This record gives sequence, C-alpha cells and structure tokens, in this order.
Amino acid sequence: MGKISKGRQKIEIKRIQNVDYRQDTFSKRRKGIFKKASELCILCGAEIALIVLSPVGKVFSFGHSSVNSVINRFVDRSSIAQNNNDGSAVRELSRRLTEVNEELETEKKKGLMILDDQLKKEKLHQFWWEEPIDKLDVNELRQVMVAMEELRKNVMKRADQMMETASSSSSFLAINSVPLGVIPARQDEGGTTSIIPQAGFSWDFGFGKF
Amino acid sequence: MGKISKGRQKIEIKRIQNVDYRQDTFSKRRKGIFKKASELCILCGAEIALIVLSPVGKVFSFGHSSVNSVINRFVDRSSIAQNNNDGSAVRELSRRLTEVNEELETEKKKGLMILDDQLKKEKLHQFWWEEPIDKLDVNELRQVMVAMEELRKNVMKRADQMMETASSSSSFLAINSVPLGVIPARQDEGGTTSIIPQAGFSWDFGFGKF
DNA sequence: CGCTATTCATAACG
DNA sequence: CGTTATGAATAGCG
Repeated sequence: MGKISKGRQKIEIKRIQNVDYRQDTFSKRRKGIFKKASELCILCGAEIALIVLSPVGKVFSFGHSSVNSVINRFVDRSSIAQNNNDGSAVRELSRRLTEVNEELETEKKKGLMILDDQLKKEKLHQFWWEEPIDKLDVNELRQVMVAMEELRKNVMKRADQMMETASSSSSFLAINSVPLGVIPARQDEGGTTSIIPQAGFSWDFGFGKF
Repeated sequence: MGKISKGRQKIEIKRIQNVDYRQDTFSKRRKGIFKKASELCILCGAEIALIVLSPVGKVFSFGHSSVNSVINRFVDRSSIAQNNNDGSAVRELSRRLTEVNEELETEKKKGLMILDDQLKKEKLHQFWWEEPIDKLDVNELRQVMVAMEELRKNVMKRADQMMETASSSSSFLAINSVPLGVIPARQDEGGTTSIIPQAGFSWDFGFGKF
C-alpha cells in the first residue's frame, strides 16, 4: 500500500507538449479560472468579462453583467480618442443605437421570459441572486436551463458537465448566435511603446489599485 | 505564544460587506486571476481576454494575443453596415437613440418590477445560469502562441509591479492603453437572432471540451 | 473523469 | 502591504 498518488507536483509554466495532458490541464484550469472570476464578481461586486478561446477554437466566456456590457465599456474607453472628426461620430452614434436596440430587444424578451417563468415556475428552476441594489437583471436563454442547487459549487459542476457533455445540436445555433453591440475594432497596432514585449500579451491597468 | 495567525479561513462566497476588506480581497484575487489567465495561455496555448472592472470603475485587462484580438473574434459578427454621414442622418440617429433609450428604460423598470415580485416570493440567493450558444467561428483559430519563458517571467513580474504600484505612475496608462478604434463595419449577413443577456451573469461555453 | 498528495492562493492579522 | 496558517486548486495516475 504505497502512495496511491504522487499528488500535485510543481510544474514549470511553459507550453505543455503532450497533447492529452495539455487538454486535460486546459479543462481543469479553465474551470478554475471561471470559478475565480465568478467569485471575484460576487465577493467584490466587480464586473468581469472573460473570454477564453481554446487552442482548437472553442469559445468559452463568462461575464457579469454580461460579457457585452463589460466589453462595450472597455471598448468605449479605448476608442474615445478615436472619434473626433469625420464620420466616426456617426458610426459611434449608430453603434450606440444598435447597441441600445439590441438591449431593448433583450430586455423585452427578458420581461416575457420572466412572466412566463412565473407561470410555470414549478418545472423550471429559477435562481436568485442577491446583490444589494446594483443592476439587477435576468438573463434570457432559450435552452436547457439547468438549475444549480447549491451556490457556486454546483454551478461549476453543472457548467463543467455542460462543457464536457454537451454534444451540439445545430438547432441551438440559430438561436444563440452573435453577441452584438461592439464593432470590430481597428487594427490593433500598438503604436504604443509597450513595456510588455511581444509575445502578444497585453496588459492594461488603470491607475490606482481599485 | 499562541498562533501568530489563524491563517486562511473558509469564507462564504457572498458580497463582502466591509469596504476595506473587500478592497483588499479585490486586489489579491484580481492579481490571482490574472496570473491564472496568463498561465492558462502559456500552458495550453489558449487565447484569453480578461477584463475586470473594479467596483469603482477602474479597468484592468489582460489579453493574449491582445485583448482586442480575442474580443474581436468574440464579437466578430456584430458588424454594422453603416456608411453615410450627413447631418440629417445624424439627427435622425440621435433622435432614434433617445427614443429607444427611453423605451429601454421603461422596459427595464418593468422587468425589474416583475423580477422583484419574483424575488420576494423566494429567498434571495444567487442567480446563476448557463446558456448555450453557437460556435462563434469554428474557423481557423490558429493557436500561435510562442511562449517565451523568459519574457513571461518578466511580464508577470512587470504585471505584479503594475498591479501593486499602479497608482504611482501615470505613464503606464499611456503606454499600455489599448489602441482600440471603431471602424466602419463591413457588411454581414447577420440573420443573427442573438439572445444575449445584458445583465446579470452569463455563461457561454461552446460545445465540447476543447 | 475521480482520487490523492502537494503546491498554490489567500483570509486573517499585525 | 508583509506574514502565517489554512482552504483551494490541481498534477499525476488509474
């Protein structure tokens, strides 16, 4: 009866060469980081947008409140210096319009959704959230809404199942497609003399700690 | 000589009420999640966009390769066909914007009222759900990640420094600000009936594990 | 994937 | 913010 396992071992942070091992690690860590993200949101009321593109092109995202919301704000902030002259203002306006329209639509559907839920609250599991006064809102979804009994724990578990199991059904595709609201950005050429060397990493911390 | 510290204690994942404690936690965890993100990139060659908006509005972001790159792909289909730019058009746009915005507000309030009712019926808790979505772009997501070990360390180190002392220098902002610009969209068939949550939490996992 | 043994991340404190 | 004692996340395997 020796050790059943060597247990966790220290690893060097470098690309994992073995494909299988790499995928396994990807799954585990992806799960972990999403959990961290959600916890940060809940604990500190921060807004987060996390998008992970697996090496094979799968897209995973998490956001509070909504990935788009965070991204939009991120983009707005970054594009301020851009729209001064020419028709950029128009584009910006147009963009906002589309954005808001999109949101309106969502909002409407959401309203209907909520009402509908109330009627058949028996079957569907509805979840609650607390959050003092902030932007309370419900997301709309058109698919299997899996309830998560326990707090985050089960959430993660569920999410994982989803990720692991979910064998696609083309029918979903038509329904949930594009997250609208942001216009593809201009070529990101870091005319910026970034301290951060290439490698394609980019960091952006504002001032202050919070 | 009792214990010098109780050490880490288990905490409930709920909004931290104490402001100071919350900020401290925010800083620590933010640092942690960014580290996790970078590690995931390096270990598995994944591309990540992580944007964190502190409860106070500060923006922190991390991305590989570049936040924009990931975001763009995430929202790629959201292009808007928009070209003309004469005054009348602007006015019209502006008018509609206001119009839609008002409707949005109404809709939101309505939704909130309904939601509020719903919430009163049940015990408040978390509000979680997951949503399926289509595979944004199953195309080539070439995972070109030339992990540079040396560099990585420097980056992390640098990042840490920035996170720790971000308040000191204002030069960082100028240097690392993401050069995002709005660009006239290109035509897109669209046909996208997107149902993207605008608030609350949203999850989006593609199908499959990777 | 599930199970352990370990390394890591951090809640409490000072 | 730096330490310290613990709770968590996970690398290595089955």
